[in-house]
Amino acid sequence: MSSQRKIETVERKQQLTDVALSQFALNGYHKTAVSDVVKEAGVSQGTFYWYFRSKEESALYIIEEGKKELLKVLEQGYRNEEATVEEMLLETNRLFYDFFTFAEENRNLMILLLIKGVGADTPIHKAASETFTAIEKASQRNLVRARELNLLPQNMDVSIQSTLITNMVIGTISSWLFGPNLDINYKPDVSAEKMATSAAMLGFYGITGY
Amino acid sequence: MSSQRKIETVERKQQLTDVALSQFALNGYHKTAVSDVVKEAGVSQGTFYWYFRSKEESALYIIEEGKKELLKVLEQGYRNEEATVEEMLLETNRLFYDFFTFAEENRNLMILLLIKGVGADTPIHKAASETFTAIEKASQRNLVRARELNLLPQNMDVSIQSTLITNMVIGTISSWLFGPNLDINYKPDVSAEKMATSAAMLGFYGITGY
Amino acid sequence: MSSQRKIETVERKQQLTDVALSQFALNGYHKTAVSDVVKEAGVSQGTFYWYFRSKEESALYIIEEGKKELLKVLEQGYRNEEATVEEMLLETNRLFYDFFTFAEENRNLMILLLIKGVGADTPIHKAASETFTAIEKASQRNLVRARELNLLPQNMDVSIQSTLITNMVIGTISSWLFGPNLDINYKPDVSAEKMATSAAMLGFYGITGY
Amino acid sequence: MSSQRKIETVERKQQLTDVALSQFALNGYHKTAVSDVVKEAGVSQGTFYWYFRSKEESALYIIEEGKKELLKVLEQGYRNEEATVEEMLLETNRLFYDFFTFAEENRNLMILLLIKGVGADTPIHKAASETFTAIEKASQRNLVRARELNLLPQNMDVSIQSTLITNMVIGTISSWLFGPNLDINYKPDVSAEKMATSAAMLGFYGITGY
DNA sequence: AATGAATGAGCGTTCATTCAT
DNA sequence: GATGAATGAACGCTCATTCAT
Repeated sequence: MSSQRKIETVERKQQLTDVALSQFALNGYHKTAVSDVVKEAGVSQGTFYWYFRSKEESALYIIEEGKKELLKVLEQGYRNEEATVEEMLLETNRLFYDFFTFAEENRNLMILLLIKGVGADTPIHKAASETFTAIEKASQRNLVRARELNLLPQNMDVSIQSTLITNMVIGTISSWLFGPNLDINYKPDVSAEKMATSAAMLGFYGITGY
Repeated sequence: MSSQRKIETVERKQQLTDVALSQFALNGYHKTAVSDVVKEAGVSQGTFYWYFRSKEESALYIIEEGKKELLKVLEQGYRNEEATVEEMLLETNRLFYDFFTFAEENRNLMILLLIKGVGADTPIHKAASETFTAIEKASQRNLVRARELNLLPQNMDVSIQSTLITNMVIGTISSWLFGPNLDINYKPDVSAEKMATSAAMLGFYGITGY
Repeated sequence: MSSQRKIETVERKQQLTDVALSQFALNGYHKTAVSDVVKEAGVSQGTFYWYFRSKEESALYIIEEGKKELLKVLEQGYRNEEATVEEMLLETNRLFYDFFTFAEENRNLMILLLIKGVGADTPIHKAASETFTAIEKASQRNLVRARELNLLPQNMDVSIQSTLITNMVIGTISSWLFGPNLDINYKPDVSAEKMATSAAMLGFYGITGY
Repeated sequence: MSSQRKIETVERKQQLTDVALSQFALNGYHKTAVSDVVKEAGVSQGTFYWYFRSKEESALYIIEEGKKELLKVLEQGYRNEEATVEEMLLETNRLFYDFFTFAEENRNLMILLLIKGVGADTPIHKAASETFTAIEKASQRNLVRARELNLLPQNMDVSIQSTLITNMVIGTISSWLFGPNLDINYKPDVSAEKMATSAAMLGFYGITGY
């Protein structure tokens, strides 16, 4: 019977993190009460505050951890020294595919990052935004390098281009994953692969060059 | 003399709407209390409830009105029967320009629609999403028609394309207008015209075809 | 029946003030919960916050109002231009008598000022202390004037003297009014008059000169 | 080697007592959490409860120990059989001096006894009060004896006199040691000796007989 | 002796909403 | 139309205390 009681510290924190994330994702940060989280986790209110200094800190922790994982995935891409546009397209395709796949496998995190955390308090939505700023920065670096390698036209404005492409991908993830009503229970009707390819193609050749 | 002081019903509702919108935009829906709104408007708590059944209803009203205006602006675009890709690009350019300009002139509305209302309760962010669903639908109609006119490749998936392009534009409006931290006081450093042209170009020809 | 409901704003605030004071006096500031106060007052929790910004503000309000009343009473004393030590003693006697009487008639206030508010948060016990600082200042002014009129020895240190006398009176009020255990329900066994006379005599002539 | 690290039970209890006293003195009994004390002491929450049954018990222990030490110091005074008023004054002077000096050397204890413990729960401030009741009792005994020895007028009310004098000294210690705002960091600007002499003189001869 | 995770009652405060006037 | 006092549920958070290890 005592074995049921004792839980490793790290497990308990993870458990609370998981429950909190799923509730934030389902109902939003503000509508999720700490009392809801602990009720679902089956612990007392005080326990939550043993692991997190505040509700806000728990959200920041979730976002920070998620950001790390997401960036780890994305940093695998664009590593090679491409020599042709086709190679670059292939790399981009892989990067986008990894992104869409990660999003698909981390629905709760993504909806918090993309949507539900956005209406939260400033520190939280700032943390969430930073994730995508990092992505945009990376995208921009890649474009600059590609232009230096003469893989892209010299007259393009890479800053705007990377903004456009990043927002295209991120926004599309939202509507692909959560549907028109941004519903956590929505089921995508297109595969991650198809989405990634379409996004890469559009980014490279536009609607006219399909 | 009282006629000078008398505020018409319609004016009072508009006043409350304006104040509420600016506060929602500044602090978010949840962090804005009805008491804050009426304090700034200089009326009593009860007055708010004379004009709106609830706080939620006031937000829905704001979004509904804003949606109407935005769609009115966007429906001006894509009206002509284009015959060439160049004409179509020009039209798209104008449409995007109208969109970016409207956004620039209605910052409060846009941040509510794009960001601050998103963390709000389900009915509200549903209403906000619908605005962009409408835009995406329109975009899709145009792509279909263009394909029928043989202005675009036949093998493209218009549904995905319109999703990608719409999200590109909408997401870009967010970061262009409110910066990386989604701050209502951020000042865009690129003109609406430049943004619109870049977006249209990218959408038509991709990064390779600049 | 509606007449039972409607209460003038000023009355309600006074009612809450009275209830809060009596509970602070009985149980101390920290041990008194806002919920206790409103329960006794028969109003809802929210009503308390309609009249006071916070629990602390309510205590400060009580102390501030009490301070005003106390100082009003004390400022009646020492007004005349005494010419002899005997007249000065008479005046002091009257002043002390007013002080002891006021204390007797405002037990709740006095225990808050003297004792129960002292363990409260800094702003509150600061406000309470200020009351007695004001009294000590006044006492010192009187001693200075008396010395100038040659009613008192020239070599005395008025600052220390006024500290000693003020503390004698204030401390004595505590133990006289609330007994050795500082109990709000304690009944003094000596009259205010007798206490005042004794204090004045001791202050003027010491234990040897009785 | 472990004997160098081992902390004796008695030491650990003393350490906790010291830390608790300094925190009670600094922040007050109610605002000091057990978690604060153990944090500063570098032990776990549970350890506190190994040495004390409760937080309240720890405060009572501190007060009880302090009371013992204080009374030990004060019981040195008034020991001789004085024959004249001058000798009695000298003894009183020494007693007061010992009191003021003890207070100066035990600031934390005194502020707890005099001020910060007063706002605490009834048992605690009862314990603190008892200290001063003991002092008053002793003072009264001395006055009675002095009157029996014909050193003082026969018509005086020794009960009231001892109350007045005791409160004078105790109250004065507060304001001398902690200033008008009862601040633990206040620095007295008059020596203990000067204060003691002034108090003794005032008690014996009053303001007129300086 | 000592740890530290866990408890749970309780607190101060907020705020959307109601309603008699 | 408008007021503003009143409500009461809910929330985030604290903290003295317990207890298996």
